[in-house]
Amino acid sequence: MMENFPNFPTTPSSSTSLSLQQMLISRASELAGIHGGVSGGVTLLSDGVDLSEKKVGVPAAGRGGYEQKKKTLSRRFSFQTRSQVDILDDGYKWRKYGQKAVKNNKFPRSYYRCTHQGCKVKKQVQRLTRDEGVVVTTYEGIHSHPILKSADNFEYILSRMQIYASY
DNA sequence: CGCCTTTGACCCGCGC
DNA sequence: GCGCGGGTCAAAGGCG
Repeated sequence: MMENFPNFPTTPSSSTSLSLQQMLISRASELAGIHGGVSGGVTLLSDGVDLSEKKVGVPAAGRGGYEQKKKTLSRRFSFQTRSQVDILDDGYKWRKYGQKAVKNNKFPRSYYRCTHQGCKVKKQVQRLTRDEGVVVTTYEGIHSHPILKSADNFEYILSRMQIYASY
C-alpha cells in the first residue's frame, strides 16, 4: 500500500465554497466513502493553509530586475488518484509552462496554468516514483471565470478512479 | 497561422 | 555566504 505524504498536511476542512475545488473535494470524499475500505481515501490539501501571503517574483524590466508582489488569493489543494494519464480534463484549458524534476522522485513534475486571461490558476501534476499509476494533482488558485466545457468527462474520470486519503 | 509544448537558464528562499 | 531544491520565463520548434 501507499505511504502517506508527509509533505501534505491534511486539513479536514471543507467549509469554503469553491466551485471546482469544492466539487472535487465533495466528489472525492463521496468516492472515498464509496470505497470505504480504502485506508486513506482522499488526500486533500485544503485551502486555508499558510498561504495567506505568498511572495511571487515578477519580472519587471528584463533579467535582473525582479519585483516582489504579494498574493492573497493562493488557495491550494491537492489529491492523488490512480490514473494512466497525467492530464485530467477538468473542463478548463491549461497551458504547460514548465517541467522540473523533484528530488526523491524519479518522475518530473509538470506545471500548468489556466490559459484564460486574468485567471491565474495554476496546477501541477506529479507522478509517484514507486507507483506509476498514482498521479498527484495540485490546484492552486480559484478560477475567475466559468468552465469552458462541461466537466462531466472529468467527473467520469474521477468516478472510475481510486482516490486515496491520508486520514 | 496561432497556440501549445519543450527545454535550459534564471530567480528565489532557505538551510547549513 | 554559498549551494541546493523548487518554481518560472521565454525562445524555438511542433502540430492541428
